[in-house]
Amino acid sequence: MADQRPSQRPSQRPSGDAFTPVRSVRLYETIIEQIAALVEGGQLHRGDRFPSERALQEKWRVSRPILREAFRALEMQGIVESRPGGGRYLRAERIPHPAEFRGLRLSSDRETLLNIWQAREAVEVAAAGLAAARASRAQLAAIGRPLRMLETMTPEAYRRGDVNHDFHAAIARASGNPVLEQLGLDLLGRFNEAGFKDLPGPGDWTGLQADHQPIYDAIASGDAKAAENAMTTHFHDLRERSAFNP
Amino acid sequence: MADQRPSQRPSQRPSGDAFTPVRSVRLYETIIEQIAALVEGGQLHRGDRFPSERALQEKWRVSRPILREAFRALEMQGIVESRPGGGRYLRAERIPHPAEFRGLRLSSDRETLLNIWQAREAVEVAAAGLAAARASRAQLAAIGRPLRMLETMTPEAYRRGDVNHDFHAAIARASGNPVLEQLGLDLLGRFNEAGFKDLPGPGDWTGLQADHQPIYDAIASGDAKAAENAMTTHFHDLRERSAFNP
DNA sequence: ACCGATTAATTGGGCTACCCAGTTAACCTA
DNA sequence: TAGGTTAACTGGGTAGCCCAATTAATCGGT
Repeated sequence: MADQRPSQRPSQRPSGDAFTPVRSVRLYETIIEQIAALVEGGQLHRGDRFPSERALQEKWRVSRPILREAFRALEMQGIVESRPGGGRYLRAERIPHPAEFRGLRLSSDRETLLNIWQAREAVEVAAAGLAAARASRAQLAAIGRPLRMLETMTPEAYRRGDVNHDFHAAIARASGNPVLEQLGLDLLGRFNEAGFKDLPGPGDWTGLQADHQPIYDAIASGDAKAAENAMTTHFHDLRERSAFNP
Repeated sequence: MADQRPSQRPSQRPSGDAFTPVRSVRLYETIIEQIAALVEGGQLHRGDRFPSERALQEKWRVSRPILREAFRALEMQGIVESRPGGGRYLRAERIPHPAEFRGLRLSSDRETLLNIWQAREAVEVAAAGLAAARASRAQLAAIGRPLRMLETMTPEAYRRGDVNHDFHAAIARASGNPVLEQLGLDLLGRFNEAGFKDLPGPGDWTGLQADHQPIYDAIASGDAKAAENAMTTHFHDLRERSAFNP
């Protein structure tokens, strides 16, 4: 057990020369990598039981609290299950954890609504451009689905903008950039929570398709620039014909 | 606040009758709930700083390791940012953590770095455009300060990209859109965390000014379109002359 | 009065050593 | 051999300590 590992691991070169990244890798992250390697390396299969904390502690030379931090993070992601007294197990399939953070909602005024709208435009325009460049056939279909849904739908079937949400979410996903995707989803959710009732009035869902269709077409054609323009137009138009415009 | 909480919380009814769910609530989960309540209760807003570990430990009567478990889980979900020595912060929007399990495989650093870069471009280009339209004199000065700093600075004084950070942060702020501002700051932080060592090599800080100057000029001139273009060029150039370009 | 450098307090990162209760497996007896 | 008892093991949780990075306060120089 005793080795010459310094009791305190240097977090990084002690601010030696410039240009060295500030970032100090947390230990629990490296442990997660170890665990990932364990799984991907085929040494641990679904449903299998992990070695005990004490064993891993000795194997990877970290303290138990650190191990727990790593496992907790994976537990929250539904990858690992901890059975007190019975060991830890690799889940067969991911199960969303109950304690997962529910989206933080906060009522917003008109002004923040507009701010969110601008942020959405920035993110989603970029997403549209990327989607045009690299959307798969399946992703393209996912974008088109909400549109066809609009055609064959009665007004009352259009409830609370789900189709609108699906459309934008599909584009965000098709961007192939998880960061952009998450950002877009968050902003979209925040916008809806803040209340988009001030936006296009009921019955305007026909105009919705008129707005969305060109975006889809541009993405389908693979023209990134056109997709960006279409999305930009969408945001501008909707803002001007809405009540939350000052 | 002081209550008679037993030093060891009973994990569940001592296996009383059957059919009672075995699952015992872990302490870190309750802590997450507390944090959620803190946020939803409006006592903590996006971008705000959390109380220190020691303070929360006393407030919620749990040990520090438990607090860390909770925060780590949230950190992995992209909700919280931890700055060693500087406190913990509530992120504006979720930003996926690189070490997050994506179907049992974590994404490569290079890839997430590029993803964050794209997101930054989207956000900061928009911020630059808005800044050109509505930056105050003081805000404009704040943008120019890092530039003048570069002129009178020796290479070794340029440590850890602080001037770069200040420049982009100032623009984000000058956008007048708090949502966009927080987003930009978060992404910038995440980008630095992910390690920008793959970016411009040493000695490139001269080029940094060459890149930043036109952005400042465009903003100062009040030309939104020019500002957007300058910022776009900045991101594209830096990406292409960097090693993290595929 | 103002600004820069130095010092002191604070904060997160990490470790060791404990105690507790549920689980599991070995063992011992009838 | 079946059944109960016990001992070892495992995760849950705490307390106290040290370190390095950050931040705030303080002090000296101009």
